[in-house]
Amino acid sequence: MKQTDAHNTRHYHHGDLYPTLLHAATDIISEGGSESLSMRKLADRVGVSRTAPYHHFKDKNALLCAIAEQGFKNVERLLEEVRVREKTESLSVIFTEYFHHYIKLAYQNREQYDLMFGREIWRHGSPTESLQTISRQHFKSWLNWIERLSEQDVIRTDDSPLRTAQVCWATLHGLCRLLNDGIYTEQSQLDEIANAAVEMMLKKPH
Amino acid sequence: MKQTDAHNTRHYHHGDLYPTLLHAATDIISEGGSESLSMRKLADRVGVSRTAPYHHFKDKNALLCAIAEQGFKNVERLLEEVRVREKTESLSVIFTEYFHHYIKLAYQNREQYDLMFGREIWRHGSPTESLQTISRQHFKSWLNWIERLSEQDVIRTDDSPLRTAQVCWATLHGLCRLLNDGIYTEQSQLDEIANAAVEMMLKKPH
DNA sequence: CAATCAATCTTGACAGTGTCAAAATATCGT
DNA sequence: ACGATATTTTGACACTGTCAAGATTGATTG
Repeated sequence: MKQTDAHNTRHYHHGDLYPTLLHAATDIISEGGSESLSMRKLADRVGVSRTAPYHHFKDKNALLCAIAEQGFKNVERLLEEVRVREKTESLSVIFTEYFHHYIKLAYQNREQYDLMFGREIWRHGSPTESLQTISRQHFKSWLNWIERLSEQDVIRTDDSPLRTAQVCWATLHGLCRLLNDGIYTEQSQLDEIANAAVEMMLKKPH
Repeated sequence: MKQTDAHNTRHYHHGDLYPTLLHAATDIISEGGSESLSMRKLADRVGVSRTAPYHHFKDKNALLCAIAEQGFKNVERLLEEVRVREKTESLSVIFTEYFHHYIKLAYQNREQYDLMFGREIWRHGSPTESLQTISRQHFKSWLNWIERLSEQDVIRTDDSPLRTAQVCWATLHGLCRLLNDGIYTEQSQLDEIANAAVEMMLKKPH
């Protein structure tokens, strides 16, 4: 399933190093985080020499950006699913479930998630041009959805949609880190906490 | 002012290395983050040999924990201030202002803040015993305050105080990361966003 | 089909990292 | 004054990212 379309990225000496590296790197990171990923070990595991990856990724930073991009594609897919269900189901239910899905996705790929939003890339590294675009794009999608939600009076919104989107996202993001880093809570409380957060935002007849 | 009480920690060859190291390390980190802090450069800057710090901090990890601890003492002080003002001023005003103060503090010491709650220590490193206690202690203080706030009907709370505390803190924390990492927003919007977040939590006659 | 060229990969090298073991030094209590 | 103990240093090891230069391969063109 991965080898079948092996020639849309051209195959080189090794086969197709680029996707192989990306995949292996994602694996390594999911186990021990980005600091456990060494360019040399990566090359080793894939079976090439230490500096071979540098012909496909300018930097370690560039490699990390590529991994983060994949993550953004995943969460974007989550929002697309929302848009589909939106036509037939209750908005508040979808909203609630999106929260749960998002948090679960973040938890199952926590290292990748940290890469997407963490300081390593955004503050100390330098985010790739393409990472910047996909990240902005995703926020736009989110903003759009929040706008639809407030138009339909589903969520509390005493402010501009932009502010609401920022605050809601901050809450969601904060929850993810809370759970991902295991601070102040455990994963068993996940569902309850997510529900409590949603309740705080929903404009329901309480 | 630092040398005056130089003998509560005994003075050694160098003078008092422990606080000197701690201070210098905090400085270095505040500029370039924890990954820019090298034990060797630190030792160099302070004027001792590479491995001297290892007699005061078991690890680089232990050093980072010590820095994080200082951060917790700072935020704890913020909550103490709240307890004082509580007797004379409006709770909702204090709550709002606490949000702004906390965010500002986090922003002004962002690297330290990341250390306090980030994966580096909590997930990949191993938090010191004393760091764990002070961190738990701080959440207890926060929880206490949230309890008082919901008893006085200041904030929305459809759930147990614990859940409310977790969600509110997640929101606050999420905002900090949002601003610290410069994702999806800029620092100029800080005040507005913080206000929007508070509004979402307050149970005011809207 | 052969020769050139560019893409891909490897080897060697350098400066930097955390940290351990053992040796050296200074300070303190007696 | 002396010996014990706390403090610091030197040496060493196995890592790390990444650059420059050379080697190899696959594709392209004459």
